[in-house]
Amino acid sequence: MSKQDRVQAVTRAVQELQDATDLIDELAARRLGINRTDLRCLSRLTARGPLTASELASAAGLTGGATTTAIDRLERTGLATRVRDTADRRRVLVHLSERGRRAVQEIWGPIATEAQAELLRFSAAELDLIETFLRRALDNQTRHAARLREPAEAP
Amino acid sequence: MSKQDRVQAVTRAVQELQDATDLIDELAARRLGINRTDLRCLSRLTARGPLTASELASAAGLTGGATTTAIDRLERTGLATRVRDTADRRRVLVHLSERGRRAVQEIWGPIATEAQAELLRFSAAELDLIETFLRRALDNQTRHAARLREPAEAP
DNA sequence: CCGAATTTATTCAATAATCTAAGGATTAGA
DNA sequence: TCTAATCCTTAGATTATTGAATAAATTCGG
Repeated sequence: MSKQDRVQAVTRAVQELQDATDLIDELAARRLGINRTDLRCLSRLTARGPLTASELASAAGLTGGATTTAIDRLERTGLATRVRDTADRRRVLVHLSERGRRAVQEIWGPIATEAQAELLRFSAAELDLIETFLRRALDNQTRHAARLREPAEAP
Repeated sequence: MSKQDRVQAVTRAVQELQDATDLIDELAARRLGINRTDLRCLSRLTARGPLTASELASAAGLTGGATTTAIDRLERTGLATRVRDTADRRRVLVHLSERGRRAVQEIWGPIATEAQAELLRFSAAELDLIETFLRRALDNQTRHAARLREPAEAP
């Protein structure tokens, strides 16, 4: 098995992993009875704690109006709550509700736990290598994201 | 830096990579003037070659009706074409158009090229380790996807 | 071969989600 | 205080998705 083959194998595995992640998101949304957008909001709130509506909007890539209705839906399903900021009453902080935290835990908890356990099977040096790989991939993507923001060159 | 820290670093990097991938998809769709659904179709067609409408539907996680209109849109923007299957004329094969191939190449080509170059900097043994890591992560996700398909247990 | 059952894709009406633009409330600064 | 800026919400128009009905083509048992 040549090095070129190994590169291809890694590339293919990355692709499959992305597909699997997408599938899990789809199934999770279905399980919770919400749509993908609302799931994304839930995920951002989990990762980054309570956010204002506009922070959530940019974190989830939504416009203001869409964010308002997304929060409405999340409140209606009891997964999140609006908390008026007492210091600046224009602001609305979106908190995960207890039920929201539980739902996230039920769905991603087992995956995270098992992932941790599997990572612990690697040595420290191996983990460093894996992180290096991930960081390089991330840098690559970040660089190209910047490029994609620029206007397309003339044809 | 403890092993536990390293596990966390890897976990965080994975999360960031997923976010970056999502962002690139968003920017790519905007660049092409299409929506995320159509972009997903484009991606599946690139990965798996010409597909029938129903194959594309299941590959992209869409219903039949949604697939028809997605193909309509892709045809209208000139990124894909319908080709009637001569053997079984109920079937419609969806092909990427030349312009579609070029668009995909313009957006993901540079990322893929650079990713390849960076992977080649790793040794064969390192690439094997990286693939092991990715395969384990994939197994983990696949297992939990199966779990998510099952009905929720009684509370 | 014939005709019923199946497969494949499309259409259509209803529903849902999103965007943009305008509005109302609140705060910050001159 | 008055004005401008900020933050969220609302409203109307647009776009996308679903689910069911339809149409066309194929398969297969008799």
